[in-house]
Amino acid sequence: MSEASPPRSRENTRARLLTAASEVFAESGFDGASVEAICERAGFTRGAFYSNFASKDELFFGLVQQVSDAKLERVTTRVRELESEGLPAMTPAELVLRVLDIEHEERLGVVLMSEIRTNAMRDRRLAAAYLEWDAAMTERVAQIIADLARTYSLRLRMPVLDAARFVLQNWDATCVHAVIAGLGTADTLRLVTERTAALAAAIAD
Amino acid sequence: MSEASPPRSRENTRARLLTAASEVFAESGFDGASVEAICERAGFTRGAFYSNFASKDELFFGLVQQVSDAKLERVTTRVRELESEGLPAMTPAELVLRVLDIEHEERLGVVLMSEIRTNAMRDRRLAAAYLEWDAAMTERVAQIIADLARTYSLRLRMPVLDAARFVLQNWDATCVHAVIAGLGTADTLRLVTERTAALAAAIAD
DNA sequence: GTCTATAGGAAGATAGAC
DNA sequence: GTCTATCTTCCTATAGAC
Repeated sequence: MSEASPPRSRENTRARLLTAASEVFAESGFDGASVEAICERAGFTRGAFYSNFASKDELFFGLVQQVSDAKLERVTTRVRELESEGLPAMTPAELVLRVLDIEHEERLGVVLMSEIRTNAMRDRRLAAAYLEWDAAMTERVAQIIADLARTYSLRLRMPVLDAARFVLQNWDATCVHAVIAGLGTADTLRLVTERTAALAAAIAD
Repeated sequence: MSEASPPRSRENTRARLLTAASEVFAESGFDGASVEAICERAGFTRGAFYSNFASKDELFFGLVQQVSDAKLERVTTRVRELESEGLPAMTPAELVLRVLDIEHEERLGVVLMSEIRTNAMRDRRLAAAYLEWDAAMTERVAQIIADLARTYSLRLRMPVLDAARFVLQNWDATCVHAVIAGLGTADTLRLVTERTAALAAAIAD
């Protein structure tokens, strides 16, 4: 860092707008969120916004790339950690939880991913980004399941990619259900753990 | 019917508006759909709309109740049919397909349910309706799985309610994926069948 | 029961000052 | 790079004629 972190650099402004956008989009949905509301939360006005993003659509697409990249990178790092450490003594459910990670801002992430998925049904560009991200996530989870099966000599009752898909589907669906039911983090974690354990017991022996 | 079906009865107008609304909401989302667009598709103007629904929110809530009731009733009927006929010689995957049914307007139904789910995360009233519907659906699917297990002396590797949840999750997630990927009905059906079969093989033996 | 007309406001995006 | 001011369009909802 040769310069004393400029508090108003272009990157900083973009980042603050993206963070604000993730909150407002989660709260109000893509169409329900106004550019004004996003700017207000970030501490800017619309002029600043349009000097950083060409349109509201571009902002949303940028956000999708940011959050999917972040989620994928986190999972990839975890998988590498586990492989270099050797697999610790954990149940499959615990392991999946450690890899997928219910984060700090659990609710925000779940709602935002739902918003992205729903909009991907109506937008080819979003669809392509979503499918690529989903395939990469499935692959990482498949990798950890394969490692797990090898280490503990488990027999899988289905192809490892199918197993990964079911685990991810369950994680997603359970988090969505928890948000709709208004469950807290502790209850959500318990639900995901229980159901992942049930699924794991069916998938492997 | 003592009167010759009036073509402009209140019920008829409501029904046409609801049908148009399901299409427009699926295409544009709740916030993206304008009341004007819905009226135009139904062949009315906004005046007629507001004489039948108090607001756009009320219309959406009415639509949610209509489609969830319809979906639930269809599944319930199928389960009853199968129980009174005795279970036919079908694989579990075929049976689930027959019960859940990928309908005519497959794409519309999937997108609409996604829209409802996403909005249920931000609206308590929608949330309550969604949770009630989801619980009832799970119960029906659990019932058919239990029948199936009894008839063929299958051992389930998890509680029957968990099994039903996983089957429904997979059905939903696969349909959503198919819509995002732009798959046709045939490919979607093949995917759902394959994955349901893989899941069934893991759940029971 | 459905129409036209309109009130009244909010939205996305741009232009130009600083 | 960020602001204020503004253009233009679109929206929900209502009022009152037919």
